[in-house]
Amino acid sequence: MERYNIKSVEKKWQDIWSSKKSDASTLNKSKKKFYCLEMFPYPSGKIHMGHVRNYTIGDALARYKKLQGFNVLHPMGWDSFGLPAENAARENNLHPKDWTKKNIETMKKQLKLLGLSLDWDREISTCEPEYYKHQQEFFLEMFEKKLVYKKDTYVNWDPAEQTVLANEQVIDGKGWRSGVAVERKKLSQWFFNIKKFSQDLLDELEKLKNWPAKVKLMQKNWIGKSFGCEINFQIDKAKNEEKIKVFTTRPDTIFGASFIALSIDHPVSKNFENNKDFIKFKLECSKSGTTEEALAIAEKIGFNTNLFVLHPFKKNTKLPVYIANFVLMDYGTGAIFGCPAHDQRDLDFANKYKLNVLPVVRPKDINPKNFKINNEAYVEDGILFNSEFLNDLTVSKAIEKAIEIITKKKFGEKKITFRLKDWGVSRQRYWGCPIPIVYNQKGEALPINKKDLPILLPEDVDLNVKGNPLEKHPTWKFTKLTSGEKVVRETDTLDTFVDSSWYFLRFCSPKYEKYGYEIKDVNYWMPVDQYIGGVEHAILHLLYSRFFMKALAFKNKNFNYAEPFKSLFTQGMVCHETYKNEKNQWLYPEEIEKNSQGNYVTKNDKKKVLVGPSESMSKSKKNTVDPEEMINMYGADSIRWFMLSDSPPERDVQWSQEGVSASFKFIQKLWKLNNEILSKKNSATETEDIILKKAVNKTVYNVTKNLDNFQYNVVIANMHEIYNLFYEHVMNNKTSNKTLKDEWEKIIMLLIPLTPHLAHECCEKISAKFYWPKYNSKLLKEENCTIVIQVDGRKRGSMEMPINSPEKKIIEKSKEIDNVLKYLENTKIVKNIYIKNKLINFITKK
RNA sequence: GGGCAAGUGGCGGAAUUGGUAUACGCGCUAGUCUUAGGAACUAGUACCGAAAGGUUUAAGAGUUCGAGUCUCUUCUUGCCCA
Repeated sequence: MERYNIKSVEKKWQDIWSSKKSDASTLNKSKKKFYCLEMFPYPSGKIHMGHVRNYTIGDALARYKKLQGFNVLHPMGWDSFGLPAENAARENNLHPKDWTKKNIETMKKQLKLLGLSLDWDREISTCEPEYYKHQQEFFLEMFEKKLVYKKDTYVNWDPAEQTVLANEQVIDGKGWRSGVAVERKKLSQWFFNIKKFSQDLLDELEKLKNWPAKVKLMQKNWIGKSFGCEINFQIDKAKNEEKIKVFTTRPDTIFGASFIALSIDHPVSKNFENNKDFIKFKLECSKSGTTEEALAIAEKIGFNTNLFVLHPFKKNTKLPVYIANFVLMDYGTGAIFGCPAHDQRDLDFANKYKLNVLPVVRPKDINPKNFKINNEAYVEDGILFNSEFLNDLTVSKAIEKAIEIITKKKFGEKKITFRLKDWGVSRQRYWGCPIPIVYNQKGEALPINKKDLPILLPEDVDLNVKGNPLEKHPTWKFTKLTSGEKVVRETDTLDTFVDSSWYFLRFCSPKYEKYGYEIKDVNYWMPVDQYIGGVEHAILHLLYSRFFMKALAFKNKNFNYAEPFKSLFTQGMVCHETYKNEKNQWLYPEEIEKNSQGNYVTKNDKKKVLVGPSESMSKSKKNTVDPEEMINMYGADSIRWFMLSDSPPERDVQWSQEGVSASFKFIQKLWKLNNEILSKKNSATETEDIILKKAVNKTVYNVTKNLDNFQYNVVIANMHEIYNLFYEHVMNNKTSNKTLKDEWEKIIMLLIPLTPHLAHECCEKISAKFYWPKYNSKLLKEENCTIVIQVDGRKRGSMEMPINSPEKKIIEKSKEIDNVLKYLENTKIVKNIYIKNKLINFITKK
């Protein structure tokens, strides 16, 4: 028998697909489109199993939709700007551009080995000027539309490296490379005004029916809409009725207020710029990180301004004003009133500075006299007291009432705020998209003329300098306007999240030179019908992409797309067991083997191996498996099959050698059975063969349904089952050969999305055209069904009955079963419950 | 600390959405054949029991004729936010 030679067959088909460009898609209005997109990779070196899983799921879907007659767009590209290229460049003395290019070549080759149905004619790479020049144009348009602006903000500053660090580069408050304590430093940075669209971004979440609820919830929390109230506090003894505007979500606790806390950046704090103590205080604050979490953990400290404000309701009460490290300027008004009894941070602060703690909310069933606050703030719901007109109200009622009175007395007003902050896009890095801005002598930011785009990155750059390489470049930043005026270029580059916020649009018109997209292409292909990627991008990337669409549509009649991704699917991670040797060092899976007793030992010296829990694959734990090696050993189809078989796609999957090996064996079995069936001669007479026909029909139904629901692991089970049936029929000659061949052809078609190489090879042998089999709903109906017989809700027997048998007959027949009779003896049947074609339940009484 | 998931054999998991729990695969056990192999094939495999039969979906309660599925409490794990 002809052996299935994976290597040659897979290579053969990959070459055919590549030379025929069988996956290239063109705009065709007569066909229904389907835009299938997987999150494009960062070219870090080689593909990893996470990519394999992501792209296998996407490819199965793309091929399935193609078979169903859709005009499928299934592109791939590279998210190729980013910090690792600079790090690698320093380590290997290789230019980021060359390093990136080399990685793209390797990874592209690897992706091709997987047999993915990608339209490589549409390949894009975000680090190419052909891509980023359009991004620079978008930036200028957003500048015109006032969706981008500059402001001072804090960054994580590594004093040793003289550079800004991303939050993830700060480990335990120290720079990841230098190990030196990170400082908070103020820098002027570019921001996208994403906050402007907070409400839209929130509202439109509702419309995204095919997004995981989990992702929508995470975005909702991130946007963080909160209802509250602004209250103006009059400063005591101020010359011109100066007020401090405070935001709170708990106006009900106003009578418990004992101090006011301002952000360091609050306008009022400007008055203390020359105060020695304040400077010292500021320095102290700069030592902690900039994240909300870092601020939450940091000790609450304050600077006493010796100012007081008047309590709006308590006539003779004055509240001290502090500048505190736990109040953020970006949230609300940059000022709060502290109510220590009902907020933990306020309580910590009050205890430290010996401020008054007056509880105003008490638990329902507790006597106010017995209710005391010590070291724990009371934040639960309850009943108001010590609060004049709010007394005896619940918290939510008191909030309403407080806002009502505050508004009426003109002390303030109802206010909605969002947690979402504007998107800081400045990065003090070399390997990113240059920001198309110059500064004149006065320091004013001027947009570049569109016709002067792209602003190219200089190639001769020294990455070993401390600080921003673009800024340190000897000549690049110095340029002239057409008027001859000397100006200096912006040396910050754009956050790489910007690059990935519109790449899905570029895929529609990848070669269009005049603009980032061509509207006729976008009109046809957008939105993305199915987006597939890791849940780790659930917030930022997806939110930024959604924002970008809104920013492009803002003041733009031609572009009216609200949401980029119609459906979203987030796949789980690929996990693997972890191994350590006796010295507690991590070991790669290929460094170990099983000994004769079935225990893991090291390959070199046969020492004991400690097997750890299965965790998401990572280089640091050495629990990785190289996809290319696996493809070499088992073939792409086996890897694809395994990736889909073991776990539901949204859950983590555990990589196992046995599992892949089983997939490999099954593919060989399919091939053998295929040959077995093809070699059979058609017999003269034909029988009904209804069993096989029905089973195949059911399989077509199930596979279609399960593919639609992303239950790929169940699809694999369906295929196993139908294989087992075919095998039995072939071995026992149960079915006429013609039926066998006709039905088998459908199974091959079902295999195309799963194991494309094998399926194409089988198709070629029977010279069948590709199609997606249709199921016959009449054939789905069974003639017989199994009726379960219960007595008092417990199963006591079952029997085969013709479908839709009358209840009377079922009762009669079921009473003929011994085990049922046994339980019916000496009892009276009170009633029976009959579920048609399913079960009969006798309820008895002794 | 808050929110959201999830918990089913030795393992990954399935269950027409309230109606036969454990499909399919891995692993394991026994056997057949063999160039004695980490191949292929056959049979078995939730648990207890010799069997008849009984028990079982993290634990406990509830609703129901009937609960893996719905409700409540507790425990455990994972993710996100603080």
